[in-house]
Amino acid sequence: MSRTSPAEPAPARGEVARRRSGRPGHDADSVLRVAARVFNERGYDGTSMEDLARALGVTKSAIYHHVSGKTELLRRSLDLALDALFAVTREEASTTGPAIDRLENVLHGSVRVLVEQLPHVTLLLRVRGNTEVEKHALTRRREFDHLVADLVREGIAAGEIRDDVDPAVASRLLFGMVNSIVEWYKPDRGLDADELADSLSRIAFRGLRADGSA
Amino acid sequence: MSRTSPAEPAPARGEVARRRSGRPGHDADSVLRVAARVFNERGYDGTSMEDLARALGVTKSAIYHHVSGKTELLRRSLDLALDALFAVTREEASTTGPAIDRLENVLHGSVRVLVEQLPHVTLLLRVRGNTEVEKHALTRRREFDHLVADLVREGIAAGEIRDDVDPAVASRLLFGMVNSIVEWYKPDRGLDADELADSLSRIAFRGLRADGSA
DNA sequence: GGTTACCTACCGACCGTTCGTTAGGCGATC
DNA sequence: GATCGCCTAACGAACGGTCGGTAGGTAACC
Repeated sequence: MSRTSPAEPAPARGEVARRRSGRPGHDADSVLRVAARVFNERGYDGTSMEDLARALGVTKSAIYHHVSGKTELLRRSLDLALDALFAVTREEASTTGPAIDRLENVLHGSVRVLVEQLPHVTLLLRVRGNTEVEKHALTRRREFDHLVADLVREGIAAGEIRDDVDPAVASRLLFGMVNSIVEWYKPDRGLDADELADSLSRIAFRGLRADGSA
Repeated sequence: MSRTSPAEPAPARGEVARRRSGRPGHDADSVLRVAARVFNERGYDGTSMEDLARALGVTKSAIYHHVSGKTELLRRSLDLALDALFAVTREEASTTGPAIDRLENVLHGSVRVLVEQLPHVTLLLRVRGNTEVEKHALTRRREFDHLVADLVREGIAAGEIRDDVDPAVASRLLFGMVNSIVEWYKPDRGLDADELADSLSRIAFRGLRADGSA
């Protein structure tokens, strides 16, 4: 395949120092990390194993030493994202207190997860359900969405949230806003997850208009 | 290819009665309409010409009688969506009056376009820039986004929009909310474009919280 | 009311290429 | 020398696209 500009030649970068025995190079995790990035750049279906190999700085066949195939890379990435999102819904602040505060915590936590696991969540939000792996991820994602819709409904019932919008529509627009973050957020630009989540909360709960300030 | 459950067998449906001479069947427009739908269901890259042919109830080669190839179908769909969106920005209500009102008109009009041209706009929002056609569409879309960001900036400068959020972030979140509509909106369910646009405006400008009512 | 001309819609077979995946062996590091 | 990472070479299947030929339909002419 002719060694050409590896793009991500050696791993041994980021996170832990990772000391393994044997020949240095990629491992399953570093392959997954790069794969998720490339899947997002070109789309999952639009990414060939050859594309992936080029980004890793190895040949196609080397990838199969680390993972069983393209599908496994997708599944592991999607599971990672979903696990992190569901963890937010199990936090104490997401299960106790007024509905609107629980909703805000889920919102805030989702933004945090989205930023921390950006490539994986991005991939999750683009899944179309073509294969079994994708269908399974969509099912889990739908569960999450229902959880949020229920919070909005509770908030309306408690008089905390305006009742002149449909709860299903409101929750969808709300999370549309959150999810759209993956389309433009760049980690290295001085905008951290908490600032972003705060801006989002302000707009979502109090609106853009200047007079309704706080 | 053995005639199996055409899914969209004869056209001659919807819109105008369409009287053409010659053999009845599909034409370039009906092919485009079906293609856009299938592209959204399976993703552009995930859709083979064979998939398309099956959905049309014809063989692969018949498609090439109507269009030059898969790429042309994509280009025509994306252009359709972009043309409609830019038309909104040229409306009088988008160019005169207070910035916040112009912004609301663009918002409202975008929701309308999004609903009227759902499959084409959906496709546009999922483009990743893999090919030249996609890159060109992304460029045009970026122009549109800048236009909106400028409106938000103007609104802040005029004191009409809260100044405690970054204008770039605000406009992105705003249109993230709008664009997310393509992920769940179903035309045949009693929610029309204007109702939806109104709900969105309420949330966007006055917020979800009950007290800031209007 | 046949015949002819012409258009459009379509089929089946096939092309070259790229896809995801596999087999078996070599070299680096501890 | 055990472990691990990666290579070359190749596979069958699926891809987008091409080709020559065929069938359905309208309309003008006799």
